[in-house]
Amino acid sequence: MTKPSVLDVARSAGVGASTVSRVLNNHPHISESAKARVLAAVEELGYTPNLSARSLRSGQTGAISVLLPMTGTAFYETLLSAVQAGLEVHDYDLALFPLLGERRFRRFRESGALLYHADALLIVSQSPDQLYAGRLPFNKPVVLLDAHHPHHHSISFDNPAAGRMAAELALSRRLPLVLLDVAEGPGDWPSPAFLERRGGVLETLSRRGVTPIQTLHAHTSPNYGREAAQQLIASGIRPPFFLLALSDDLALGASRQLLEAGWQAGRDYLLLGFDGSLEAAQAGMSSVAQPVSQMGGAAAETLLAALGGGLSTLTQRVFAPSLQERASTAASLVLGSR
Amino acid sequence: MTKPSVLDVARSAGVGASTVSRVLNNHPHISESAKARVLAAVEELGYTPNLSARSLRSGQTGAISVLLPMTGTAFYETLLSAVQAGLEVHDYDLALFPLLGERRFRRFRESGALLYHADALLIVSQSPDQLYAGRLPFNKPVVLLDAHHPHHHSISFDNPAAGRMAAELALSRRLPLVLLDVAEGPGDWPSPAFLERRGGVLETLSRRGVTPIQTLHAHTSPNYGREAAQQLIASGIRPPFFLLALSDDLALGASRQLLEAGWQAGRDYLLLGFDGSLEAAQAGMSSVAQPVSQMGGAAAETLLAALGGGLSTLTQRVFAPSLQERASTAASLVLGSR
DNA sequence: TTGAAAGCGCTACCAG
DNA sequence: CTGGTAGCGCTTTCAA
Repeated sequence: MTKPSVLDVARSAGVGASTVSRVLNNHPHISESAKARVLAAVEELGYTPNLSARSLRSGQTGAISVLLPMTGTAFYETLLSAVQAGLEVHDYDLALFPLLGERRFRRFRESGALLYHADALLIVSQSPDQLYAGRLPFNKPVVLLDAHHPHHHSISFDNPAAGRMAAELALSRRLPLVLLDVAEGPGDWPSPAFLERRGGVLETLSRRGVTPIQTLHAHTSPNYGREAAQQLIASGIRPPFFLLALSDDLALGASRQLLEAGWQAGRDYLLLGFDGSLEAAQAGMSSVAQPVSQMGGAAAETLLAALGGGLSTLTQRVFAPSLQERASTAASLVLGSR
Repeated sequence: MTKPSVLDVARSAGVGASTVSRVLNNHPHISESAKARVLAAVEELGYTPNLSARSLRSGQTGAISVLLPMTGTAFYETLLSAVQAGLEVHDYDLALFPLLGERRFRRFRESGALLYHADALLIVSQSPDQLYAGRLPFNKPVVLLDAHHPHHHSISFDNPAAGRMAAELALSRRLPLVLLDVAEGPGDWPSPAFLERRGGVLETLSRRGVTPIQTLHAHTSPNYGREAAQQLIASGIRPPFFLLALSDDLALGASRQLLEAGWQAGRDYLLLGFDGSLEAAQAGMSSVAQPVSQMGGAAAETLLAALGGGLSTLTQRVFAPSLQERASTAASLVLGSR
């Protein structure tokens, strides 16, 4: 009642183990009769190959592990779809390991749970230094996406520039500024990308001598944007103002809450987010956009190059932000149409 | 320049291979000196264990593969977080394989890409029959979540009952009914759960002799809810009406579009969704809720039981729907306050 | 076209 | 406490 192996199949089919292997791997030059008998035996015994043994032999797994902070957002869906698309031509599969919360994160770091049976590792939105105190416990190709590091291949977005771009737009509207920042809790760091965005924003503000009249903090999920907006309303603020949120998700969450208070983006206050998401476009919200799919595609290319061994020098690609101006930052409000 | 093995470490540390293994696996009764020399050698050579070999030896991988249709929604995030939480006590890791699109799906089915180096398989929101024409190419424990099948352990939601419950509420409001259904494209089936919901709705409607004045179809993503709503508006419909959407995501997407046309849920039209999402609650939208986290927890329990071998009989757990009534289905509209 | 056998890297067993 | 060794299941030589 133990799991059948190639040898069991071989015996049952009356052939050698190597013939079984050849049939299973579609080798040429196999007699029809042998093939038929092997397949019949496989069927009868319910044989399934042992992937660990196969990988041990071949030195390959056919999978690429992806370490990412979470999955429940359109951003990661788009990003990973693009990576996937670029990879499946070469028959690689993506295995996702969301770090969902501090607990899991700790396990990763401490117990050294080297769980990736994979040929390469894609680290998304995270710094390897943060993940692993010292050297990566992984001697296969590593590529960073939406993050960067001096010692690793990386595909990233110019978040400081994006932050500056956003701040410039905000300043140009000459309204009191409210900053919707990300929260830093114990064990719940925002991704480095957010910190860089914030850095770009603050740098520009301080250079112009401007201080936000209020800074709110929210965890990076659209639902938390609502909570922050509640705080804002509770603070007794009155429009008009310029709400600069560090992500589209946060901005959208906040705008929904503000709408319930009767304030509409582009009419009562101005609103700007980051990422250039589809939802931002649909909601008529301005955004500092990043080319998410392109970045995913670039990551796939880099992974393939690294796997092919043709990557002796460090590849570091940085994508530039672009501004998507829509109704939510309409300049008319500035002119005091209210 | 080849990857170092235990033997290399052993030689470098001047000990035997088994001692290296013992140190690496924290066995007791190891002399401090041996331990120190092994660890030094590991560090120096940059040794990383080969997981395929380890799994081959032990017959275990420490991972559970999850096959799911997509990841970019709060629903799956919540569901999988719960599974994860129930599993990590036992040191299992979840490896996610989103089926993102038809192409990947085909690969799975045809090339028999048996990519899961795992101890068990969790199939989410999918029918094994749809995924694999015949028998599952996997002889380890299999559990279905948000799906069911006569031959497999399963944790599911009573979608037909949920559909009936939704239809009953809708009928009680005595308004023209618009149904926001899911689309079925080539290679893009909605999950079985949606089909069952629809079945429950239609069954109740036909029993009462009611026909929707319009049925819209959208892919299962919030963004598509907007498109459907555009069609609805374009059709020249006038409030009041009752919009019954097969998911909260769809409902929310539609409501945002309708709001731009000046129609507000609960005031101009009534709106009901499914799933009991946090966003629905925040938006004051009624929903036929399912206990997502509980279901995830139950899946974890079932997986653990199956892995422990203590699951001789088939486990099939079905969770019941509960109605969350909020402002979006306020009965006042029925009374003609308009 | 086929079979026998070596060996991938690791851990468990058995001596010492 | 430690080292030698067998063997997990598979694929790939090498000979036939």
